[in-house]
Amino acid sequence: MISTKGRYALRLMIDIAIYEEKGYVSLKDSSSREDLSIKYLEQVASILTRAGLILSFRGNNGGYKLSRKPKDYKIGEILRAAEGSLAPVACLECSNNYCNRKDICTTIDFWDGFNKVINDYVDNITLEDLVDKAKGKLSNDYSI
Amino acid sequence: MISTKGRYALRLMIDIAIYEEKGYVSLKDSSSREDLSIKYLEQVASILTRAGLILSFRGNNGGYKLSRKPKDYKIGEILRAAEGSLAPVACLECSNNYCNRKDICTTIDFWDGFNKVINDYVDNITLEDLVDKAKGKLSNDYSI
DNA sequence: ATGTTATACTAGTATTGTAATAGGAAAAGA
DNA sequence: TCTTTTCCTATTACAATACTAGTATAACAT
Repeated sequence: MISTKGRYALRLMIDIAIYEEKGYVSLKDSSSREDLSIKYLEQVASILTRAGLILSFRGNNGGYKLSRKPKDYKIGEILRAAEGSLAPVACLECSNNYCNRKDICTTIDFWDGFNKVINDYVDNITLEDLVDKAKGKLSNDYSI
Repeated sequence: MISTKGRYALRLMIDIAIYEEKGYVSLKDSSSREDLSIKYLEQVASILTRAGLILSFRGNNGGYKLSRKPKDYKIGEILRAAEGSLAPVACLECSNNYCNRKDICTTIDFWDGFNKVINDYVDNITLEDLVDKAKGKLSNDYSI
């Protein structure tokens, strides 16, 4: 289950992508457009900034912009940055989750395949794909 | 993220499938083989019984057996029964999760596709598939 | 310099969910 | 009547979620 952090992160990235041509996008604007708490969105933006997915600029006319072109973001990168991991079970969260039942576990292969399917899906859709759809939904009046 | 309920439910179903030919499989035996708390496994078994996935029998030599043949269970059925839903976001948990941003939501199609990929995976693997693999791991000494 | 606007960082908090543990009732058979 | 088993309900410790709040810091306009 994806938490608000992942969901809001994705919406924020799309919003920034749509509005950044006019300069840095402030959370004040994004949060009102997306109807989200500005204070909570700050924390989400902070995660994305530290992950290098967006660039921040303080002060007047400050805000955020993308660090790459929309087509160069896999949605999986964004969600993993916000959620920490998309692994369906803890023992697949790579690294130190060693399980001593690994050799006799009857379900590890199933979970491994599940993990693959999940990450394949989110890594084969780009931010550009979602931005294009979003622009369509905005009925071409997104630049107003 | 799949919780222990879903993971244990799956392991229990596999265990029952492997050992039921000798009669009802007790949680005492299953829990010791799978190294799980018997009291917690009771709750998991209760969910599966109420969902009609296993049949219970009380008293001496009682326990559980499958209500169908292993090949007639999709893993998705088992996980959904234990977890409630496998939807990655709440607004897809069918029925009453109405969201008033539905028409302008920029991510709903993405989540919808994600949901499909998840359920396609778990519904195209049967309990028999996992039981066969499990029997292989037990190195043919599962009947001892 | 000062005020405004915005991000950065840290702390706190209410609510919910997870993962159990515990105790006893009821059924079935020896 | 005793043992074994499922059945049912309650309780609990802990962690995560989804925020809110306050302050510091940076950038810029006046």
